[in-house]
Amino acid sequence: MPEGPEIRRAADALAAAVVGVPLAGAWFAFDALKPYARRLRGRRIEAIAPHGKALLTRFDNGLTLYTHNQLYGVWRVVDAGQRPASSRALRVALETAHKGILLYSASDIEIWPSARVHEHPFLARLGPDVLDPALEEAAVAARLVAPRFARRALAGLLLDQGFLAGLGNYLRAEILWQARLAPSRRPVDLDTDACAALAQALLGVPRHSYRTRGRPRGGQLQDTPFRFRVFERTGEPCERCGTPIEKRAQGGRPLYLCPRCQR
DNA sequence: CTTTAAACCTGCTGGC
DNA sequence: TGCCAGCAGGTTTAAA
Repeated sequence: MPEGPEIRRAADALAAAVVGVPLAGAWFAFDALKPYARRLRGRRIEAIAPHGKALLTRFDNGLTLYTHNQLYGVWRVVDAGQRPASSRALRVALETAHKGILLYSASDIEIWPSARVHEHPFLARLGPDVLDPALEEAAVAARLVAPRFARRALAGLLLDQGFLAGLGNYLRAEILWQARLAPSRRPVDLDTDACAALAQALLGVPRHSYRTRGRPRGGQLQDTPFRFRVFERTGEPCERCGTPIEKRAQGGRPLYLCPRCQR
């Protein structure tokens, strides 16, 4: 049930297990995909790359597997031949001689020609991936004030995958707190400094989450572990000013904020 | 044009 | 223990 950082971490783990190794077998639960299983045996996975919250698994025969986990899809890495007991429905299994990657529960699963996968109706509308290392703050600041985004309230804008791909409900709350902005603010109302602070938080908070959320990777931690400052902390004191964190419904989902620091 | 509500996919939690 | 309602970090669609 991930946002961009969790998807990217999952992609890293999947890629480390199977990229570049010939597939001993492929299996799909959905009838429409079953014919592809034969065509994938013996082929290699060239890359497993996230686009926002979607995942693209590219094979060396010109095909790409598109998957989106929505709230409930889960990928697992297992030893070859293993199918752990689970109440979840297995939807995809890709196995090499050593490792297997299994997708459970997800319902958005398609196979496209790699050359045209970016025409996928969902992918075609995505903004830049917020975790793309090449994405710079200046570009984000410019995007904020672009005509199609500038007049929209930040509460809705930050959840729009067409603005930046990979943000979700916890990142929205944490970014707005970090930038000290109320969710009702609009880019067009922000001065240059506030806009720059927002752009910095839009990139910095997801990147920090990607680096540090969950179990530390590769031994030692590089910096302070990610923790929520406002998300699901209703009533607890704001770490900056001590005011109790509030929970509001906005855009049909819970939004947590400090009513004092976020103006 | 922007925002909101409802619906859908599936899984989990808490109450009865 | 079993069932159901409600909710969830997502997305789309229609309507206000």
